Amino acid sequence: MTSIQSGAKRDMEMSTKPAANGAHKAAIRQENEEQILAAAERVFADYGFKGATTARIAEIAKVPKANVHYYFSTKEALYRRIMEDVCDHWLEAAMTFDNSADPAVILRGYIEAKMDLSRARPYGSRLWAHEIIRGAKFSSEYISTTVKDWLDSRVIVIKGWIDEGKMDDIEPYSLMYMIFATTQHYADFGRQIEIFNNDQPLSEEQFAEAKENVVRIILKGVGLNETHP
Amino acid sequence: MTSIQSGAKRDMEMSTKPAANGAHKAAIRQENEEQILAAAERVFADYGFKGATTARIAEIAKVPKANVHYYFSTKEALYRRIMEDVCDHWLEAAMTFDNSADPAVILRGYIEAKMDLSRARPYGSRLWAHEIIRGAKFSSEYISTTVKDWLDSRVIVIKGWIDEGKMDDIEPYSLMYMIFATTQHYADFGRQIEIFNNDQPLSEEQFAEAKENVVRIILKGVGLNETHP
DNA sequence: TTTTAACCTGACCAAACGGTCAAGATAAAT
DNA sequence: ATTTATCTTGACCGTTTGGTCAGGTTAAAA
Repeated sequence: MTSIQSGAKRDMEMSTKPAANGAHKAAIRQENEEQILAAAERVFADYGFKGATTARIAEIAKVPKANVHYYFSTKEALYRRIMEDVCDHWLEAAMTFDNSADPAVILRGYIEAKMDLSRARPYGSRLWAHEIIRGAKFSSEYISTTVKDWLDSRVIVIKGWIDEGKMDDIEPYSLMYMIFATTQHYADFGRQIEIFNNDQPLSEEQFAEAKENVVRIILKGVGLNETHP
Repeated sequence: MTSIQSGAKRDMEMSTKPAANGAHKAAIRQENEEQILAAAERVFADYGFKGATTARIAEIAKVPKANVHYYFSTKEALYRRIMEDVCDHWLEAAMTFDNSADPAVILRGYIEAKMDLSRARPYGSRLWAHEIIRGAKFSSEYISTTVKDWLDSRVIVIKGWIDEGKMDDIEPYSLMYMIFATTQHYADFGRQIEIFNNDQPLSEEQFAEAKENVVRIILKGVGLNETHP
């Protein structure tokens, strides 16, 4: 980082300094919280709740450990806060699975949204994996209400498509689990895929090809050809 | 367990007691090691390497903590030993994917073997998931040699099928990742599936149906109909 | 019976853990 | 200029952690 860039960066960052009211303090708070949250997401994603340490979070966030506890009272509070963010993003992807239009279009859109989420926020996906593997101690209520309600409603939509003869008579839950599994695999097992790919992360082209293959196999697998219903 | 069964069981287990040489000591060693290994597999699967504690392993194995260290010098040695077992079982399932016979028969056999492994040894699958999520610190060499060699050889087999026009022209790695993801999902995310299934583990019938659905969707998805090549 | 080798474990240790706190630094309000 | 509220952090605390060890018990060998 050159001195010129530093100067430019400082100008940007400090532009709120002389603003009215306590804008500077608020900006400091926001920046520190974001720093800590980003670090915590990584550490929790790597080690799970029990294995993660506040010291490591502080180290990555580049703040003293005591400062972590100033912004987030306990390790658990920090964990829950991050889980909320992860759930929000999941819900956003879930909303792409509406019950309008053509089944093939909807399924394709949903699979692509889930694949993109795995690419954009792999730490969130891995955090979720930890949470479930450990027995969903923090989130079983959320799963048994919000997520289950959504899933059951999508199963009904799929059953409707089956009844209308638009696709094969497959068990909708099995299909949904396959979509969950395959799309999240690209985040959760990203390191394994990277090793198979000669220790290189998937390029944008490779990932796009993988996404297209996932869509093709699943759509054809349930009897949905995209040209016409 | 009735007293008759208990008696029968004791006869079996203790039959080596008065045998020649140090058979009793050997039996004690074997039983304790098995107890500790089984407990460790569960605890490591729940919490990962860092999150797991030797105290918890000892508690579940019903031996004093010092005894765990008598049989396995360090936590890491115990972890590596269990990883070996997991890899052995994976290799066994991998061997069902040979390059003889009909593609549909082979793929079906491999998917079913992986599904059965997820059902029979969910802890091993979850342990593997932890290991990969954390960055494959202990097993990257194993993956980049043994597993990668096997995977690359299977990709060549699949490419052969594609060249012979036996199945659609899909990217073989994408297909393999889908099989890994979907089959392991039934172990790694078993708790989530259980919640969706009204807090009941999948029954044998439900699991068999899921297995059949996975096979059907994937085979059809890559253009393999099972009646004839 | 005596000796020897293996097994067992309560008590302990240094290091790492989540969390606290007092005292100082900074910036907004008066 | 002074007060007030927020932000910062080194030092600390009680607990848990992986690991050790001396002294004991048990069973095989002599």
